[in-house]
Amino acid sequence: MGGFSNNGSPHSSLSLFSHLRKSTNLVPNSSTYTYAISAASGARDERAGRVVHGQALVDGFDSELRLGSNIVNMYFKFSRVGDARNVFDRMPERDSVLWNTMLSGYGENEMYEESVQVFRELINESSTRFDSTTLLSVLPAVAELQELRLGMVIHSLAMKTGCYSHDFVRTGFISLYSKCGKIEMESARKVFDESPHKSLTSWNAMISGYTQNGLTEDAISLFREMQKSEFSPNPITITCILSACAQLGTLSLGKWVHGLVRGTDFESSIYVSTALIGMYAKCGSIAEARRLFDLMPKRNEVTWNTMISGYGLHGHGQDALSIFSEMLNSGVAPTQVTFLCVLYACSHAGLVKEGDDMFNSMDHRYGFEPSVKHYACMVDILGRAGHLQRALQFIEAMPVEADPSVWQTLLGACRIHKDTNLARTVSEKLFELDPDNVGYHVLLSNIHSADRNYPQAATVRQAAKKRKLTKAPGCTLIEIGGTPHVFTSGDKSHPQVKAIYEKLEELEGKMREAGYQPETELALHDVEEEERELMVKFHSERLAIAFGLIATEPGTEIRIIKNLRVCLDCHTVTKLISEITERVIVVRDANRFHHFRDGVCSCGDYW
DNA sequence: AAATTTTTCG
Repeated sequence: MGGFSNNGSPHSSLSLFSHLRKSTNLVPNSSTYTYAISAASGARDERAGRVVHGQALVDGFDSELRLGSNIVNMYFKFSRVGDARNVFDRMPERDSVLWNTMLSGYGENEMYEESVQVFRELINESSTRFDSTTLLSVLPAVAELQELRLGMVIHSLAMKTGCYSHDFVRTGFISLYSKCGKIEMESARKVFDESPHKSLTSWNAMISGYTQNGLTEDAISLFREMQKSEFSPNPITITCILSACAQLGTLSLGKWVHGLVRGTDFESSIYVSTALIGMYAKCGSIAEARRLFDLMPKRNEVTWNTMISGYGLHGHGQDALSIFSEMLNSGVAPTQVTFLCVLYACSHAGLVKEGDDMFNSMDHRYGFEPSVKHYACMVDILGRAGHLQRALQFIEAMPVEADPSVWQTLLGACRIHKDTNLARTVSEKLFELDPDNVGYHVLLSNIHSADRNYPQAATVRQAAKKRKLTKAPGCTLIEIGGTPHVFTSGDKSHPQVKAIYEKLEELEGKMREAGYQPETELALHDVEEEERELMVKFHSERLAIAFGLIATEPGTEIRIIKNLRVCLDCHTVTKLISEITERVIVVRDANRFHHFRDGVCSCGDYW
């Protein structure tokens, strides 16, 4: 019978099964049914699966444990969770395999609450003993729900039983703690360090955990440690590391990783080459990204999406649109994410008409119902272009409920176009929807200040302080000869601090001669007022640019990365500096790239 | 069985 599911197509094994059942001299047993169920699962033939299930019922095999687990598993594969649950509920006895099938089945169908609930039933109400697979099966659900307390209970259960000796269980805990946020990375690392027999997967889980939580330096140093160990990176390790490089924006590091895989089999991994394209795009080399893209023998939808969003990131809206039409001709079907990438590119290039057409055609021509993310993109397109009232009407007419991200987008547009009145309405809305967000507190307080309603401003600010809400400080990175230098606002810690500030004074003199007046954005910046005064002249990007001017030969391109969005005044100043010093300055901020040359920015002052 | 590439706003 074993040959049924291996021999020929699953469909033929199913008809063979029917034939066998009808013949009188051969009686199918529960194994026969188990194989037939696996065959139906493998063939994704739900109808056939139901037929076999029905026949098993008639023949009285439905209470067999192994068969039961297979039937439950099959229904989960078809996303028929109700049927799976019914079969499970009707089983007269249950073993760990059956329970584990329920746990992972719910998990695979993204029903994490149900998965955790079944685990609780198993522990509290059942006499079945759990095993290491049980713990591993429930951990992804616990991680997804960020149920840290339950995770810790499971951790102690694992230590009390023998389960903790399995490396894959430890790996599950590493990814659990990683998903619970940055501060749990210490626990993850502890699990990793204490593993007596590490595996490639535990290394990968640890590196990926660092990357997910933005701890890219940590990720890279662990990767270097791994290179000294007995383990060699696989394509998964490489994609994790490339995503760290992309986050950091350090081209030299990304090129180094590219060098490691050049000429190896990894290059043929679609994951690796797509990650390389993303890395080059995010590190500023859009041309190199395109070169790799053109070299790829095979591309999937993610590859296309990466290239489209790369163009978007650089403000190359027309390139994004033309590669999108190439995608349509390539035979790779666009996905919902593709439309997000295209809309994103339209908004960063000011292509209102094109974006509007795209939004409509995705619905009417491609049959994708727009999600709240697509609506947010559309609000961004309208808002950035200055159509604030249209954007507001668009939000009000949305068939899905507007979440904070949609209002946040409109708020960004209010800031660009200095619409204080609308900003006030929107901030109140945001404050109401998400009272734990620092940004909204500071913003609302600044808006009250602008209205000269100081008592109200103070109240909002105090509320934020009381809740210990703090905001990430702005910082900028510049690489000189492969060495990274990081600056914060008003930073005095750099060894060449004196020369840097002198350079800034010198530049400011020249800029004023050219008619420059500092622009301070009232109220619409979510920065504390005192901080704003302190920082305005010495924002981290200016320090980094000044250092770049000192530390490199005349004419060298200056490339910097900032963790926040570049402010209006710094944008103006950078344009002027590019003109005065005759340098190309490339700035990657939290949102996109700006290429400054001869006093003009590639974003067309549109960001 | 665990670990990969794309995704608005901030």
